[in-house]
Amino acid sequence: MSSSQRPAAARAGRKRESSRTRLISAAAQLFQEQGFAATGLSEILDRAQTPKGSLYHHFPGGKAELGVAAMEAAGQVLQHTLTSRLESQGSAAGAIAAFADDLAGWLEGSDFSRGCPVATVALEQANGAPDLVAAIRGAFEGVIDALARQLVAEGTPAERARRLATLCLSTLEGALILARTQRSGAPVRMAGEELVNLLSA
Amino acid sequence: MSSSQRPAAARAGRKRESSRTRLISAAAQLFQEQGFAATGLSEILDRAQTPKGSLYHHFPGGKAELGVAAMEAAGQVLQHTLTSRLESQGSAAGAIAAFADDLAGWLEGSDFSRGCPVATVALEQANGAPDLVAAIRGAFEGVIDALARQLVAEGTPAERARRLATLCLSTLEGALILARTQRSGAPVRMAGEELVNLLSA
DNA sequence: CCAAAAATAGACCGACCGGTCTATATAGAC
DNA sequence: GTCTATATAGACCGGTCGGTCTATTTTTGG
Repeated sequence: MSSSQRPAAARAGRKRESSRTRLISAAAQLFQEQGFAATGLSEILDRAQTPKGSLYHHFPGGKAELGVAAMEAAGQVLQHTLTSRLESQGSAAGAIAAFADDLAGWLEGSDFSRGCPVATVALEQANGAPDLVAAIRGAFEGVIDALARQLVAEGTPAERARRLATLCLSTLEGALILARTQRSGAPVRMAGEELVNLLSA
Repeated sequence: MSSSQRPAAARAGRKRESSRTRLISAAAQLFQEQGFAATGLSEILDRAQTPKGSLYHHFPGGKAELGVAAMEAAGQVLQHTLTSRLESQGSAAGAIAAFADDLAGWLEGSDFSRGCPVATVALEQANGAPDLVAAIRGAFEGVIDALARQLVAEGTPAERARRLATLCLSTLEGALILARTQRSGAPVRMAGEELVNLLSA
């Protein structure tokens, strides 16, 4: 997969941020803001300050392969953010509250350009390339798993934990849609509060 | 806006379905499935069985104007579906249960191609043309209003009713994202069940 | 230091994009 | 029937799309 493409410099673990990394984060940002189809290669290349040759060197599969890498990276950001909140807060309810605040903050700090880094592509490419869909599914799955694991640790039965975790992610994702169209963080913060009530009960 | 474009035949209220109507519903379907940017005019024209000249006759503003009309139409479908469920069920909780089943049914019946008719465009065009965003915001607002009104009628304080209605829509929208990527109606049905619990409490 | 590999650089390509324009057909008013 | 909207029809346009290809520069292992 994409990991087999990683160049020697990255494997060695030092040197400055490679053009490969810049491409992934530029693509991830643009896909998050406006989706996969609406983002042209030239736009990605401009933002990453990279010529076309480098893109096709690192990603022979072109835009499709870059899309997969971007969704994997976005999923890891999401999962890492939630995991660190779980650790710092110690409870699922607390982590959800903090996570919702994180999301609302990202949104407001980007002038409502950046909601979920995965959701836009998830919807428009739901019938698209299977490996892209798989990367997106994996991103969501990682978040659900992390949250469900904490719930189980708090004594919730496994099946109920998965249901609750899925519900939490659903609610936050949907709130992010409304928040972007309303240009207000309120739906996300409110969703966080209601989920805390639910998890505390 | 778009209503000023309506041709004489439609105003008179008879004759068969006009090409204008076919264009709107073809566009709405395609935008729902794959988004605005990913859908070419040629695709819309093919599905509507209409030549390009007709499109630019009915929608001088081109794809952008058609997009607004499609989102308005999609919003009305959504609002009408919920309203009729509110009437038939008599309670907000019952209507949400039925509405969630409707959404899950649409999804499964279309091989997971059709989730929310508005959400895909909402995300990818959140920073796009203001009138398109306004149409989308109006669509969501109509759903929230209808649900909140019922909650108020059941005795919920107005402010709390809006919060709950927004939460319901958020949860269902998010569940539709997960459902499409997982190719399963389960997240939507589960979200409906949990929302019923919440509203009944 | 040098050969080989990796990465950068961008000109170039055919396909398709949304949009314009002119010509023709169809319908309603009188 | 004729005149005039209205609507249909599609050839055509410049621009941009994703992708390929060759040449050059940079890095690296010996």
